[in-house]
Amino acid sequence: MKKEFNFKIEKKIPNFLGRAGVISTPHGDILTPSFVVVGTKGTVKSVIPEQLINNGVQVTLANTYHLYLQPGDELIKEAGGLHKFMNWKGPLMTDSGGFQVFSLGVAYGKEISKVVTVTDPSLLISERSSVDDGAPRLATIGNDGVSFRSHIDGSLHYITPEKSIEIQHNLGADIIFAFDECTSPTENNRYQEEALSRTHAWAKRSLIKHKELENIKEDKASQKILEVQPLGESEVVPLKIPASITEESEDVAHSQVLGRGRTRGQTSSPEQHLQALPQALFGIVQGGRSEILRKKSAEVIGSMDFDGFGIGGSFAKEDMSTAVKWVNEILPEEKPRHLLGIGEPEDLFMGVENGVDLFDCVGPTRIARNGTMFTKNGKINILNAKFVKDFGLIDEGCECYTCKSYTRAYMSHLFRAKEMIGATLASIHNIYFITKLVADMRQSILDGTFVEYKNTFLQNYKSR
RNA sequence: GCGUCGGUGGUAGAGCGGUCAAUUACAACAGACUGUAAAUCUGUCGCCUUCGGGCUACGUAGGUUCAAAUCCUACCCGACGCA
Repeated sequence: MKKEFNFKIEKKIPNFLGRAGVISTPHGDILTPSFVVVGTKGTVKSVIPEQLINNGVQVTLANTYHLYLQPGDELIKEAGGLHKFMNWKGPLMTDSGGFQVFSLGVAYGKEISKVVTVTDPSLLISERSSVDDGAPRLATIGNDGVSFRSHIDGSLHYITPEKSIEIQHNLGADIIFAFDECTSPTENNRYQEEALSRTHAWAKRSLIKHKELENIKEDKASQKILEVQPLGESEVVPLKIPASITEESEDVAHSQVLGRGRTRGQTSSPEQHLQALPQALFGIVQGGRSEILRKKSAEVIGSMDFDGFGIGGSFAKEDMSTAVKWVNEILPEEKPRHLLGIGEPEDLFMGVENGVDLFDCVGPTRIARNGTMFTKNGKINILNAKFVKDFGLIDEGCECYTCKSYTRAYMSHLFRAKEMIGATLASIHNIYFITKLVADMRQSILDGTFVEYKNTFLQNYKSR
């Protein structure tokens, strides 16, 4: 059933968990490690798909919670699926809404985020032991699912693991995630344990629902084969994964994927399109800061029949590398791992070194919109006074469209004048920068020079 | 020339006797941002400071008052109206 999805390891980093590989999906290959650009509401803010492709983006990630609220997953299904709706032809992922359990729940209105910056993790105080501390929030967790109050209009919604998977099937991304509970590192151990068993139960339920929906698709697809085969030349096109996501290959891929039993050249209805596409489901490991819980989670989730794994949670900066290592030593090597929501250059090196294949992060695009751009020597805030008359290059040697075409002074002007193209140009640069950074890590693994590459890069790059 | 209204910090514009170094917005300066509640948010924004406070400020010059950005007088400038 999952011929269309597979992961192949090409080379490993000697003495480390890191590896370079290829993930194949119905919409093309992802050369890993790879950076996944985030397009929460079915668009990477301020950037169009062609600009993504031209700047090295292989795969994007949208969000279940947001699209369910607006415009609605049923509508997207009716439109022919999210790929078609948002005009993204390459591999596509959707997050399950699990992170919103956290960001609209415990973290709502607080200074807790994906990464908590503390100098000493032992200083993290366990503030609370139960779900209800009386603070205002838009998400409330129950054992069966989560009540959300829409951040858009305040309406109440209830999302269960089954509901999340159902929505994600309607959206039709190539890789989808199990519904989980992301916890704050400030939670005490008792709560982490409770949340983890919930996440594990939800993982199982997500998987069951996913299989059920996949089977329905299979049945419908085989019915189509029976209906169609006697008619044409019975030329059933074997499915091949397109190597790239260019226009021409996309057409071929399209008809091949739809092909499952139909002859080439036949046009498909959006409905048929969706039914034909299998999806890969990733389970998510949690466990907070506890080594015992992290390892337990990796064992439990790792033993389930997922196609790959996400590593989730809100981290204290210093905890991140150990947590990733604990988990990846246990997760099955032959399946891909995605470190959820992480994207600072230093963290990407850490992740790759410790066996992470995919990363997604809003950072590069968000900071771009707020005037911060990556350079080989660290980030710069283009709004700083010193750039007003700086006619130099944004990032010397960068081959992105923005850097090849515009000066720092021009970018400074666009941001000061609040011209919207400023956000686009800065996003293009940051996306190119971060995507290329991970692509270069991949190449260095293949070349056997990962450690040197890492040291050289980080020597020049000081985040602060 | 007469009359009316008005002149406040980089700008606009509150304040109309003490709680005013002066609301607010913008600009300016800096910071933050890691599975997007985000083209967002935070801080600073007269000068000096041992951070207690000190000094100079609301067109200019006088005056009234214990106390004036706030009241009075003259002058300068601006807008509008009448000549």
